[in-house]
Amino acid sequence: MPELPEVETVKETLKRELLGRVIKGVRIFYPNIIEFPDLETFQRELVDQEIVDLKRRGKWILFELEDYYLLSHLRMEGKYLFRAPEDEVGRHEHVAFLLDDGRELRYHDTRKFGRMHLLKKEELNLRRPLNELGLEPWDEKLTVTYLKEQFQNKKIPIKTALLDQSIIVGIGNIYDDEVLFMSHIRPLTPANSLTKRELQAIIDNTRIVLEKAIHAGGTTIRSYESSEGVHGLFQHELFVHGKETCPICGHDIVKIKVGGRGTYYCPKCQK
DNA sequence: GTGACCACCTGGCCGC
DNA sequence: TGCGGCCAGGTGGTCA
Repeated sequence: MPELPEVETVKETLKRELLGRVIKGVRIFYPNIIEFPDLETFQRELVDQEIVDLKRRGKWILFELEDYYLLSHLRMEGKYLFRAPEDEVGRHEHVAFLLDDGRELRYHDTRKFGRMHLLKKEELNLRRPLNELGLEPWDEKLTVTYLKEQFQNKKIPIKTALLDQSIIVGIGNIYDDEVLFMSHIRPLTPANSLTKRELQAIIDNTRIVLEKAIHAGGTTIRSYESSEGVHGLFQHELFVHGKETCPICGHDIVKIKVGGRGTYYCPKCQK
């Protein structure tokens, strides 16, 4: 399940392969992946566009083209693979981009949850999905004051609030648990009841956890791997998510459901 | 405006 | 062995 560090890893891996490449054709095998615009426009407008850069915003990968941005969200299990055009199209390969070097970049997604948008460059920050995103974890505007304001009317559990991409982008279910563990905060604590000290801890630990995870190449829990099939190593450094015993105090880790998500915490370390 | 719930999907796992 | 049911979870839509 790609979160910000996994997306960053995929983006960097793809960047090494794709800079300067020109898209010569697009094949779509599962139309629902393409959210905007219509299929015909998507296929037509991508042809002869050079890939000039790859960026990331939250969990979105941005393929910067000459006239457009191709946005790709991997959701749960999306990944990119390079294949020869004549290779058989796999059951879970849903979109294929023919490149000018003869290879084909294929979007593979077992559960078909991933989505793509093709936006004109000037529209990028004016419409969904990017105009609805909150701050990047390293944005200097991410402060205690900002979180206080965002959370002031939110009685929802802090676990749920941190998953809200309109406040902070990039945190998913795994790193959410880790950030709250490091901050000694229970997941069910109402977001609007947190102290300034706790909010600062969340900001600091979000940055620490995500930076460490990026450095480790992301987390491999179930099916995530980068475009070259490289598995992340951060799962070896997780404190609570998917664990049975607290690595700090030895207490049993408790698993509950918060907002429908499997949530792990240590009842002794997180008060 | 807020929050709860559901749909989208398929593979893996478990119990029978 | 085979089958049915449940679970995993990021996001958008709907409804109260």
